[in-house]
Amino acid sequence: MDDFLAYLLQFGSLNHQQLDLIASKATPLFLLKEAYFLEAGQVTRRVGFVLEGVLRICYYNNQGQEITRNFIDELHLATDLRGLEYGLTSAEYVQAVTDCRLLVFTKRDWDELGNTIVGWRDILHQVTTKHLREKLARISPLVSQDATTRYLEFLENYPQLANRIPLAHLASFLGITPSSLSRIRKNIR
Amino acid sequence: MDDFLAYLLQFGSLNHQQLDLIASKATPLFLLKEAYFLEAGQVTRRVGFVLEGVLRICYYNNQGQEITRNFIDELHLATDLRGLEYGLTSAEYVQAVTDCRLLVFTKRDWDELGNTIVGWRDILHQVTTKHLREKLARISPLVSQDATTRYLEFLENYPQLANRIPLAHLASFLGITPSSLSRIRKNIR
DNA sequence: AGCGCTTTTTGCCAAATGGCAAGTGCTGGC
DNA sequence: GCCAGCACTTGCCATTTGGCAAAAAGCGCT
Repeated sequence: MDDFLAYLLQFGSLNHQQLDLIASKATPLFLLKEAYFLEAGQVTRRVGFVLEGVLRICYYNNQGQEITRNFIDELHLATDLRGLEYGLTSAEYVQAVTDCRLLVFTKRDWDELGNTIVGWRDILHQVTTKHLREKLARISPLVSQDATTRYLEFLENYPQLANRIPLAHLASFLGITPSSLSRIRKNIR
Repeated sequence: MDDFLAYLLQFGSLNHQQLDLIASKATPLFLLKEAYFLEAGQVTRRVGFVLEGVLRICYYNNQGQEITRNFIDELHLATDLRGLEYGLTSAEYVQAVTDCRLLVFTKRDWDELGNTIVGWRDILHQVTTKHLREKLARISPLVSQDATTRYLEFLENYPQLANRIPLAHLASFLGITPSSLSRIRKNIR
């Protein structure tokens, strides 16, 4: 829990009472590897915060292939912020890549905090912004470079992630086939 | 000017007086093709809103190649929101691809509106979020697909943009060489 | 219209990547 | 310990894309 409160405090100050209130709304959730946290076609009704483990965001493209669009690891939010805000159904799944420990808030509680805690909306906005910027920063470098460079850059920026993700998912995220990634790894040593 | 006010009104309501105040802060700016609106290494001190024309966001990668990371067209913001907010220098240029007409606000005025207009901060939040989501939506599909698909998808989503952008910039954005894009175009007809 | 410049197209070949299938290695259940 | 299942590697070949350079087309200027 402290991890989450520390996460929030980077965006604004909250007093003891407020922190307690926030903490009282959180429910721990344990996800087994492969379990889904969010499913496509549904409207998100909760927000997860990853305490431990890795999840991935994925979808099926028009050829029916499963594409991994992004990863979520410790101290990051697992949710569909757009769906949460506008009540839209999601086109993406969020699935546990490893066993995961999360803190979960219902949409109702999450929103309700906005009516109780001064500055909560502002914090949420910063959370959203940071979340989007991180996504963008992870995806942007994947364009305009060859596969080896993409892989190396990922390794450099997310070293703690690379070895926890099955090769197939990582390859999909990088936009290459598993065979290609395997060959790239071989050539690097 | 009305275009910009309409843009703002989609995010929240503003009365006549507030709209007048906002309008009074805007300065028109005409940019010739190729002119820079923002330069890398500097801290942004202004926010532009594109009334007419197309700009591109670009940078130089570690091999000295110029990469186009994104495009900005009518009714979108031209600025470095992160630099604006945190006073960071930008690594990216913003350059006019065609002649452009912009509305420009100084950072000072832009921020000052927050002290005068109730709800301005909230509107800015929404603007920022929308801006980031649009960037993400434009870049995400560029991964995990072959060059032809990437081009077709861009054509479909931004038909009004494709024919106003020099081939070389578009190719760079799509992560392929100009020759390849030229060949792709040929094969499509 | 004619010239010089830039942009786009094309050809040629090399390199990178994909598709498929077989092989290898690891892991967990019995 | 053995087997089944899965993940990863590798080989082979087809396809895509890149690099380079020349040709063609477009564009502004005189």
